[in-house]
Amino acid sequence: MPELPEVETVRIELQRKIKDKKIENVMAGEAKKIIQKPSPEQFIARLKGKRIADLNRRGKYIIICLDSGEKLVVHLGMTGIIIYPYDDKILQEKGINPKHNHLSLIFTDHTQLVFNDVRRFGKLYLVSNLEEVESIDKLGIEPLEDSFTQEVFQKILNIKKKGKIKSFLMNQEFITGLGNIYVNEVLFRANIHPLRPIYSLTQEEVSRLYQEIRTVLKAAIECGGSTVADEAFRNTNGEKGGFVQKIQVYAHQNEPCIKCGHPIEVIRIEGRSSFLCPQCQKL
DNA sequence: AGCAGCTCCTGTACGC
DNA sequence: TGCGTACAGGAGCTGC
Repeated sequence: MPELPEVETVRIELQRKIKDKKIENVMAGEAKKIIQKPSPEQFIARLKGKRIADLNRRGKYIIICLDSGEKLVVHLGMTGIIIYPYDDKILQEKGINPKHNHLSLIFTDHTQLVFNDVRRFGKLYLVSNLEEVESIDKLGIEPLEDSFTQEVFQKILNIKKKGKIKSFLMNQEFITGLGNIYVNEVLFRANIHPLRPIYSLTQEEVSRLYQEIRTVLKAAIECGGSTVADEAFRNTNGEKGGFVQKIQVYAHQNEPCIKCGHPIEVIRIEGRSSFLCPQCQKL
């Protein structure tokens, strides 16, 4: 599923590929439910004739800035992908079904950008100010920014010390960008059990966790994100992410732990699979 | 406050 | 072979 590294991968590619292009036409097929605001009619009308000024990211949201000052905000949800330049052959080669194309932006140079989303958990917004997107307004700190220091991390942890560390890391209101895959990886590498209460973490563990969050996210961006097992993430060329080979626990149940050899276990936490080594990550 | 459980959705895997 | 069912999960929601 697209988390910070996958979304950043898409942003970087789009920055290179569609910046300064002008939208000539817009087609929205089954996007009615995906478009959160404004109305689908307004959404389409207001995109036409606008030029792409810049591409930003906030947490797992891609923010496409238009020359009008408006922002086209895209959340990829579970299975959302953006293909550019669009070509039926690419989809066929990569096993992507075009029946899930929900939005097309056709540029004045006749190239086309397509948003495809099998499970339709993705979300689209067109707003003048980001504050209009409530879920973005609530997002916590960006873990890769310089302002995210270990001291700041400790301070945020103190707000929620009664909770479990995995729930905390999954919650976008504290630190934004981590999802199930990277939370599993980071906790494994830091040797911390996902159900550990935050207050029980030692200074040493907090320090390791902080380092691993930064290291893993950066490495994953370097590799162009991850496409794990049946997950759907693709870059804008429809290709899978390269970080999957470096994933150590996620979807590795019953395989030997790379650190101690004990089989990786899977438990459920808040309805999500959690992969861990019971030997290296003690409760 | 924190967490369980449900919802949205479709493709895939599995049991019979 | 084919059907029914469970499962995958980001995020928002209800309810205990």
